Amino acid sequence: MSRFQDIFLDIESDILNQQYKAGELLPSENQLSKKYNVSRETIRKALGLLLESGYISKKQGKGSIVLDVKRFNFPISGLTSYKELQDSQNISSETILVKNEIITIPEHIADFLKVSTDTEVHCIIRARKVDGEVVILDKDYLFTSVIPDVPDSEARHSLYHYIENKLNLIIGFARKEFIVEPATQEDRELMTLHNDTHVVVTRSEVHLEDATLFQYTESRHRLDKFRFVEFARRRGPVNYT
Amino acid sequence: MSRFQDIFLDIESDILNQQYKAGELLPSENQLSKKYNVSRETIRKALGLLLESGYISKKQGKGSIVLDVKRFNFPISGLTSYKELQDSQNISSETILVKNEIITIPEHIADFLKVSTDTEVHCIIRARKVDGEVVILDKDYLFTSVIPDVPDSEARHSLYHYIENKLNLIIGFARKEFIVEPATQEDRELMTLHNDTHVVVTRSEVHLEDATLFQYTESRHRLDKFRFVEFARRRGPVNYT
DNA sequence: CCGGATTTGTACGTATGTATG
DNA sequence: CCATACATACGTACAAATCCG
Repeated sequence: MSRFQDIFLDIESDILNQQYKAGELLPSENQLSKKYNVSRETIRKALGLLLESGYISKKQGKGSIVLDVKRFNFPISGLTSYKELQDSQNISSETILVKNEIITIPEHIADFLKVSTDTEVHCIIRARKVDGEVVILDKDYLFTSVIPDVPDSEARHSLYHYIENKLNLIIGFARKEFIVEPATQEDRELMTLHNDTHVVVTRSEVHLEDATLFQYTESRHRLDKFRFVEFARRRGPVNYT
Repeated sequence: MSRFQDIFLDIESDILNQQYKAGELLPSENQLSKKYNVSRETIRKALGLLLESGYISKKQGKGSIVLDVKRFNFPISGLTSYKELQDSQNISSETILVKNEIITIPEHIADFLKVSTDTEVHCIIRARKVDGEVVILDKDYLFTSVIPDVPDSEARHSLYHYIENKLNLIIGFARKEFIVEPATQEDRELMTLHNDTHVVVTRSEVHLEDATLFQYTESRHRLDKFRFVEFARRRGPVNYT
């Protein structure tokens, strides 16, 4: 682990332990560089991580203000798997493996991803049960060209864990979309939907670090169990085309 | 504007113009530093912005891969106002100013924000009409202690523009939450809801750079008109508490 | 209102480590 | 094993914003 990441973790825990309290300023970058015996640039990288993670806000000429973590830091943003979320929030739940087989990619997904219609994928469907009710349905399609094999045991555990720790592939980035759609027949069969007419659907295409596409995911949530929180920094008026 | 931001914009336009094509590698950091006559650190900062914005993916020992912008770069993420979104997507629409007056903060919001119940705020309600139907209802509450005055003309235009360009305040960060809720009586009165029973609600608390809270916003969307897209980078298994 | 001290922002140059091919 | 490319780290200098006397 690099020096600036260590320092990030150290200051993070100081903030969580209230050694540095919300509303106060952190020691200056020069003071911190003395404390940790590193150059100012290294401190600045650590502070950059704290900034991104929503722990501090910096202001030129003034200093780094510690934010109220309890208030802001519930980012369910970023590339987060269900398993990780569950672990981080101590939610007790159960995963039911509905399906795990190799198929040729469904046409509507091939179109969406702009890949050949005869691409081979693992089709993995998992139902997530909380308090006795199935509230999330995860449908994953993994390219066999990148991931040759997915054991049932791993599918029941965590796909990301399997990919990163067992296969040693590095996940790079994803494009993610959230919309609300009418519930399908499949939703009604596999989930506990009561009288809901709609579900929240998140679709993502996930890529490795070298930009190769390897996974398409559709996660279908019951309306009342869906919540998405993010911490956003302002970067000036939008330039996105 | 700083050097690395200039370079970011320059490379960005080269990517958009396909001078650098998707799937190819950018010139190395050393080559770029020669091209722009700056140090490698400056190039690295520019590449950092490209990375965050989803234009490239970097890999140690290999280089910086140009991503397919047309495919990934629709991030409606970050602190983006309706007006900015509309402009960036060339959506023709109309804003109806329903209300703009000073009130004491509603109790449920005071509780949510943990501020005193006698705080004074501007209450601004705007209905967003697209193709003749009101599909979004924006409810903004701005602290009078920070924003003394909000002219109707500015409310009809863009609040962020007013705050940043006219008042010269710097918006820092926000905590944002998305959930689906049953439609209220007010929703039904002000929006074109057909037979919808629910709406998507985004709530945010917006802060200035020095961390002072100055705005609470609730944006209520008709289900079929809501879509949220984000570009996410993997940062390793979640550490969020 | 001004000047000086402090603090963050930007930039440069150098050196070394690590991954890729 | 080597060349190349990105990652980390150090040190220096100056600019810009803030604060205070």
